[in-house]
Amino acid sequence: MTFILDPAEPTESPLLAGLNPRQREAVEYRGQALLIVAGAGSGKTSVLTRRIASLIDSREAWPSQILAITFTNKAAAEMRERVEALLGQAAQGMWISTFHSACVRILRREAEHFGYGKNFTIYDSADSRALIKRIIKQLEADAFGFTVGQVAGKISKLKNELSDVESYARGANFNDPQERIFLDIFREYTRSLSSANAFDFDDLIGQTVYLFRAFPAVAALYQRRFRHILVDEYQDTNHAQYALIRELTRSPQTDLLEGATGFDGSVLKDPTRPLDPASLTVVGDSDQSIYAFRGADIRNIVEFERDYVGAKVVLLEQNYRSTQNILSAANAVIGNNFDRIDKKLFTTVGDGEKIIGFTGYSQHDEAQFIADEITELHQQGVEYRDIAVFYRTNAQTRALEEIFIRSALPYRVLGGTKFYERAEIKDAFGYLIAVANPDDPMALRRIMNVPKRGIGGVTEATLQNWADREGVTLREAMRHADEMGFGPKITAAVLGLVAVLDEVSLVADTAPVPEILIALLERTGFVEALRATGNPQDEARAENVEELVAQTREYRVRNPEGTLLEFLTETSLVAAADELDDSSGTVSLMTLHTAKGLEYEAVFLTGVEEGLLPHQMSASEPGGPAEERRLFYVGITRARRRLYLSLAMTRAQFGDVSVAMPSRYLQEIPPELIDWRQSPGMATSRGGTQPRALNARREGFTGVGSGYERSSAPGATALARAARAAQPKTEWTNKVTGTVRDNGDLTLVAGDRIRHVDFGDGKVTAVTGVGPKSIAEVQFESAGRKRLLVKLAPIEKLS
DNA sequence: TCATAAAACCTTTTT
DNA sequence: GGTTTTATGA
Repeated sequence: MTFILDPAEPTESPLLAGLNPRQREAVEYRGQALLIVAGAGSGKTSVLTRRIASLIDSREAWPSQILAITFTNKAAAEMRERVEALLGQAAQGMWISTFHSACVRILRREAEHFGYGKNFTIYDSADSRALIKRIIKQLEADAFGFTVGQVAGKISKLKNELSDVESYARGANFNDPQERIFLDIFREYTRSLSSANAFDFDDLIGQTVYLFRAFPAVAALYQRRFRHILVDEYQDTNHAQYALIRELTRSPQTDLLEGATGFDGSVLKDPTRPLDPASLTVVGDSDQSIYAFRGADIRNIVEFERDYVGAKVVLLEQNYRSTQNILSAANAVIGNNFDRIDKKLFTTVGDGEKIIGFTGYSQHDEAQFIADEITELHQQGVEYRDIAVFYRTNAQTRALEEIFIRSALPYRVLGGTKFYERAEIKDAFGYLIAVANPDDPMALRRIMNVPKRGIGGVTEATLQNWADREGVTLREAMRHADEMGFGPKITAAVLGLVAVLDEVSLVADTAPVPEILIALLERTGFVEALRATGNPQDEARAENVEELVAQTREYRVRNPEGTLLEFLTETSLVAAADELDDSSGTVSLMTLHTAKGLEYEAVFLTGVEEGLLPHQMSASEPGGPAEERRLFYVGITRARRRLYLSLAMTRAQFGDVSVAMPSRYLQEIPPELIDWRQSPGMATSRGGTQPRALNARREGFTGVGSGYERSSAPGATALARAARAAQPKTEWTNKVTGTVRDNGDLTLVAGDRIRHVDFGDGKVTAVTGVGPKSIAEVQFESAGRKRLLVKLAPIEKLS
């Protein structure tokens, strides 16, 4: 065997500089299909951008022949910047976007092929739900136990599997009234969308696939254009997205392109030359698959080699992000998922700090710890923007925000209650949509009586009936309001509104967005009406609308040619992570789902409790607990140097307090990796000494889990209880995390004196609630008035 | 038709 | 705890 020493070749491309051998291979491999299995923090974004840059740099591809799919718009923008930085020039014509944005772009261009207008509206989840609600009411399906959430979930699921009304009907059992009615709802929903010239989120993907399958000539155009397709976060693609990629990577039927026009408008030359299918690169990590609830199918990545025969697989396991302690914890946790290919992340940067654990008495206590630690970190020189706080559910932000405000910490909540979800903003958008797409009745209904014009439900129903009878749109019916026997005031109101809309519609394709919005607001008196009420909340709403005007102005500056339609598209597809502003000096708060793909110097993973992480709802889902574990894994691996895991012993939900137990996942982390500032074990009962772990857990379950038991079939509760009892006790009696404080049957009445570990001595002023949920209000001598859960607070009664 | 009040429902996670 | 739906009367 000969060893050839390989000194760095002088001619080596700078695009490969600093890459390890695996990464280089992923950049340089050329072939039909490439799967990059990229563990967390293994530099996959770097690999992807360099791969794109190298394709362009070597003249193997024009920028316009590249289609790269990312998970968020922000990731797309970042990738574009990085590619352009590598190439040292703008790479015009690359499509780097999310699945949804790419599909909207294709659909706007091709919608007219199948009966849609290019000015179609995109219904977000709230719009879809509003429509489904209307249909359920109209068909009186609520009597059969149909809820909006169920129906919306089922329709979304079907669409993600590329089912439509017909294909569903084929497999439906018509003897089952439930199924017949669901089919009616589904059919009506589909009909409503198409007559409104609207797509819902799932349609954007599904209808694009349909378009490609039904119109091979259209498909061929895109198959020919995109020669290199790259998909990031492939483990979270659903069946529809998978099918879309399959369609795009088919060999174009070149005979269909004869005489077709290319994207630059020129007639394609030599359309009959056979073309290879586009090359496909996918990047993913099945350990980070966390969107099964949205139809993501892990098989897409697991079976990639079967789907694309001859595919090359490259594994990236070296981690460039985190310390070894953080990685060891992550490896230990994910190792408990058994149906996976074992892979171990490693690093060369050393162990780093220990993970810090903290157990609060309440969620506020937990939040206070986090706030204190952040203050401390900031004093040590960590920027606020390098710190993130993660949680499982959006509801958890409340306690965090309260404490952060009190501690004067600058923070920003990603996702959550979005600006665009505010009623007044949706109203303003209602006007814009009504102008852009006159066929959309949802937008019209939303604004019909905003501001108040005296057009109520009765008037609206009369208009709708007239429209249905005449077979015209609601908008057209409004133009004939004088033929329906309304009073003079209502007639004038309807005609006035529709006149404004019609007039502004004329310039919808050409006028700048801010001008359109301002024209609508002024002519309808929307903002004025808000200001006139004298209600401070309405004043705030008016300011929000003004803020929207400012945003349209910004959009105009960013995008001088941008049309109303493009503005509406952009705003309907913003993701939570898109709101991140890297230059802001604030701590970021977000859900674990939003955190995917991001990284921070210091990460606080909060609410690591049974019922929350894993979430209660996941227990009844197949694969639920494993997916929750991956979610935990994703959270851990976001941290570069500092990781904090925190939980609370009690958590308030729906206004009442319940006992929380440490998450099972905490016990999967080797104890020596965690430095517990206050462990669940340390907080154990001062009042009683009996082993409480099992008792406490059961109480925790019945307390937090009442929702689960209520929704189960009658037999299921007993079964679940038996299953719980059968679990080995040892799983729960871990020295570190297995017990909670328990004051046993301690009862307090007003007037009792108590001593609290943190707050000192105090006097009980009132007791509310019964049994394990009783809460004492205590006036402390120095710490003020507090509300404490009698059963769990670190208190003792003074006699 | 609309304002106020009582009541119900809620909470996984998201493009 | 907070939003949203429904009931009631003006």
